[in-house]
Amino acid sequence: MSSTSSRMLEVAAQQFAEKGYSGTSMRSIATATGTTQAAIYHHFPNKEALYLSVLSLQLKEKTGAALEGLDQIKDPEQCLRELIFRLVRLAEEDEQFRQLYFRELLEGNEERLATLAENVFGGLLDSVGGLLNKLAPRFDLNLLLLSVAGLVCHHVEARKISPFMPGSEPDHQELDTLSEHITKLLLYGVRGA
Amino acid sequence: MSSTSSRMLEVAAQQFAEKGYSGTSMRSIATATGTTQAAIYHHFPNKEALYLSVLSLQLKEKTGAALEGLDQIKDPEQCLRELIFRLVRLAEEDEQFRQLYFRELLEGNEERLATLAENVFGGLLDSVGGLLNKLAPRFDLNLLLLSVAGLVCHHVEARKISPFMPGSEPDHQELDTLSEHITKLLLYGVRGA
DNA sequence: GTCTATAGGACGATAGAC
DNA sequence: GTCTATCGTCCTATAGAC
Repeated sequence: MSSTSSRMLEVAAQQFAEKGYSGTSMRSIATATGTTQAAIYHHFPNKEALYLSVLSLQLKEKTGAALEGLDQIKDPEQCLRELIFRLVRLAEEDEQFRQLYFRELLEGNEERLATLAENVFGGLLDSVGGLLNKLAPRFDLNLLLLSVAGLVCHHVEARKISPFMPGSEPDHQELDTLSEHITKLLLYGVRGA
Repeated sequence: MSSTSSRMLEVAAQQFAEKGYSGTSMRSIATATGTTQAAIYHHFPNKEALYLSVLSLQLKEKTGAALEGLDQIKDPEQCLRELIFRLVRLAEEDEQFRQLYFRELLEGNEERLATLAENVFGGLLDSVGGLLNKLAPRFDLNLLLLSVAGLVCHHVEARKISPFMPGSEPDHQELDTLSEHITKLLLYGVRGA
């Protein structure tokens, strides 16, 4: 894998995440990579193949590494808190992953959704499935995973609009505030701690 | 408002929601409306204005009407359950609203996000803010609203991928299953009822 | 209010020199 | 492996007849 195609993949990931597939042109990817549009076709057969390469690179096993060693925390509540804090960090740091996930949810065909489900949620199941099962034996594991993913990704993405909500407060932007809120909600429900 | 421009707005909403702004062309809107591309410019000055018209029509006060009379349910737990069931129905029935919301979250500029926050979450605050405040006094109201919106919209949208998740079950597609899951999670947290 | 026609530009993709 | 040049297609938007 040449260094050029890696840079193309990085730039493409950034633009696809920000502007979507249709909103991103081969020309703009080339310009931002510092080359010409035709050069991309030496490394990738066409636009769709480039996008699929971006996807398989971005959606693959992001979660596993970041969540290792979680089972060494003995207290289950502390363990969930640590899990949520790490997932919120992950969702914030990897803006491309988060946005590509949302975009695939909206526009992905069956095949792409299948690989997404396998890579993202299969990986999550491996790393935190056991923990969640022990912590929440009364809940369906898949639905609970989707709840956690939805809470984390939506809260992080919704930081863009929370300043415009009536009664907004500045600490709604802070990741620790969001993590603490999600943890408390998951642990005790609306009644609070 | 002529009937033609109404049909244009309907068709445009459907296509913008499904394919996004860049993925939707004036030609395809015109064809699906049963007219020609140039005719749209008699009713809307340009593509962006058409999109903004779609937005202000789709994002405005969807929630208020559907959630009226909720405060007449005396038992707070039953009230939350009814709220979630109605929101899940709303999110499922109004696919365009749900998808346009996600797309605006990804691509909206500050001005558009501001009007979205005002219309969607302002409306939600009016209709269910009091209820949530009584039910969950320990929680920040804005964060809780974002949690509920994230849970509901993500669960409904994620029905597309749940069949591909390992250990998937057919009833994960059913709205009542999703509503019950979200309600239980919100009421009692991961420990369950 | 809708049509045909077209301007003017951006797009994806290819050809061929270097 | 990257370039220039170009093809054919699609796009937004406008002009003008009816």
